[in-house]
Amino acid sequence: MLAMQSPELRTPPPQISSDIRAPAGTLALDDRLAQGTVRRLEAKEHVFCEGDPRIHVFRIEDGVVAVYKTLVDGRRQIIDFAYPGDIIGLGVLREHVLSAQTVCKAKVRALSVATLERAAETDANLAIKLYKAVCQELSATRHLLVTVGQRSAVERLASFLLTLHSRAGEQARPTVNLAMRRSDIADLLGLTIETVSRTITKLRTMGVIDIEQGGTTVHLRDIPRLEELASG
Amino acid sequence: MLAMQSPELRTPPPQISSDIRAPAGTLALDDRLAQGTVRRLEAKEHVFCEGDPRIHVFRIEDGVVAVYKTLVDGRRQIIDFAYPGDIIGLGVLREHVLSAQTVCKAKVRALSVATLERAAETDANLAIKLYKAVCQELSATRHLLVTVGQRSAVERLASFLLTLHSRAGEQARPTVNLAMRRSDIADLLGLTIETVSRTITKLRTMGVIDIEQGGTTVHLRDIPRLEELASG
DNA sequence: CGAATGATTGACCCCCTTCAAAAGCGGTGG
DNA sequence: CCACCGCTTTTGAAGGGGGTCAATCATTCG
Repeated sequence: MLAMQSPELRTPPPQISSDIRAPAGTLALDDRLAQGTVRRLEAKEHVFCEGDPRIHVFRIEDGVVAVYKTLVDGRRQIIDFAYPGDIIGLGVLREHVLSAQTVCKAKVRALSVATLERAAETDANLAIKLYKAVCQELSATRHLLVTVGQRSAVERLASFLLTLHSRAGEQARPTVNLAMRRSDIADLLGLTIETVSRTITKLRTMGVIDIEQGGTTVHLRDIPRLEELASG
Repeated sequence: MLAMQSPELRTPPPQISSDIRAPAGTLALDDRLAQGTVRRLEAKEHVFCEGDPRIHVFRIEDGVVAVYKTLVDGRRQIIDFAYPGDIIGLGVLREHVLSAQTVCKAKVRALSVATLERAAETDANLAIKLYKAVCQELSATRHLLVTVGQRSAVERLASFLLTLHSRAGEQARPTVNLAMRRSDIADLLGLTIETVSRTITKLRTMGVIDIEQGGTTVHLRDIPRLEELASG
């Protein structure tokens, strides 16, 4: 226990709340979001923080954003990594209950919550898109919960790499780009950086993955084996 | 690792999918659900199983239902305990991705998914109720994820007891009824039955809780202390 | 009462954490 | 170009929290 990594870089307070992911094909939502303005963010900048008024939701246009919750003593649980196309900040409360911070340089598009909510009140189609988006997010969160609650370190890493592979585009090539630091992976999986590092090394030794240049690019050499290791 | 408790009692296949919780005040939803038929279930009966066609959603009328996911090797992660008023089985897929099993005798009301979806297509108000219900569920799942990913056994149990106290009615009296077995608590919190048992004993020894008759009724003797122990 | 199921308690062990140090990896400037 | 600095990752050694195995106790039900 105690993964404790610093949130750092408390940047100007952008907005919007809880969060959700948009599945492919949410045209109505996409249309609405196309109207928002785009913000360019440096690595480790905050998109929004817990407690901020929820004024916008954001669609990731480029880069990766970590959505997380911190405990009073600094321990941090990353809830999700949001990739291009994903939407963060959805919810029902007036304030954000989570924080969101870029993992690397990123672009996000902001859409007014007030506008979105007003539109959804009369547009059942839009409301359903929102509903499905949250269902998607819920499904992903449950998957992570199962991983963190039941799996060993090797299983967690295997599961994480496979999830990243299917989420972050590039399904064609068996390659995954680890834009995030080890500390981010650790805080997602409920492990420590040391255990993450050791476990990645172990997977490399076992021959299921290969690491490239500074450990940011991972080649999945044996995906079936990786799926076995993830155990379900 | 390896909590592994048997799902048991594979009962006649009722229906409906993913799942969600209804916040107080979802009148449209409540109205619709009032039309469904009520099923009476014994303890440990299944409401639905992973893979079942998603034909109904269920509102808990009485009792407690465990919503869970099992891994191939039998390990089990309980995602949520559903209490009266909660709705389970919401989702976007045609099949259930989770299983739901009663923890004790229970009554659930079934509502047709087809009917609900058709109604939501034209009724923006209903669609929004669904949206808010899933947001609520998402929020609860995230809270559990933080608990399982970051907290120690004592912190998990303290958090669990407090959550139960605020969820399962009875906020007036500092009393919690543990309708579920130790194995259910263990599979919710990512611990083993032995650790759950030992930790409850420890909390009792510390004087923060009291146990009654067969360990099913828990008195929260020092709630502020319990909140400290839950650490956030 | 005896069988079955669940809860508690004990003893031991292992996986992961903790603490610590070394090694990479960029960037910057002399 | 390379030395130096900050940050991250890797690796090592030691310890602990919770898991595993197993026995005892409690409760329920036939």
